[in-house]
Amino acid sequence: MENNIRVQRAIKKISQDELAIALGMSRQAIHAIETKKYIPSALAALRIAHYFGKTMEEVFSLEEEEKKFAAPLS
Amino acid sequence: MENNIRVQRAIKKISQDELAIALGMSRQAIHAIETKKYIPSALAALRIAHYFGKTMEEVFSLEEEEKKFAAPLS
DNA sequence: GAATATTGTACTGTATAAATTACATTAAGT
DNA sequence: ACTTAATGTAATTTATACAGTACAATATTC
Repeated sequence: MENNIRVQRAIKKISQDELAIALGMSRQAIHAIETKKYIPSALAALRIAHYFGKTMEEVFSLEEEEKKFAAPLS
Repeated sequence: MENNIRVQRAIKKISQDELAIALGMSRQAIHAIETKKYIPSALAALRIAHYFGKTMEEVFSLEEEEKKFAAPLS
């Protein structure tokens, strides 16, 4: 899972700490998600994306290796 | 987190088992996510949505109570 | 209504998301 | 250079996502 949380934060000029507080989660969780230390829950990911007024796909995307189980052709 | 996986499955006429196999996960996981027994990881959720050719938001959505940490007005 | 497919449920085990606390490093501002 | 804010990192703990196995309860089809 890739993400551009850092870019979104930069646009909004908000720190990891401020984002964490705004979303009711820990700064370390934001940091870990942002640096891809781990994959967030769908709830955390949706909240992060919506905080920035973006869709999930605008903030998070699958890496190539994670696309091995893709949509069927038909 | 709400979801309409069951509807998407019905449209594609695919069983929990078939979906699970197609996505490389267990049928119980599909069942648990579908019946909101637990919230999936962002990776699992994205894969499920994309399997149906849908965006994350078209398949998963926040419940009212989960929107307390929403996007700021500005 | 019997056979089969599908879904629900329960249990155990493992991996990991996330909180908490604490401290170290880097960046920014004065 | 000093101070303060921001970020990185590490350790511990708790909660939970998910796999695996097994079996029960519904649907579906013949």
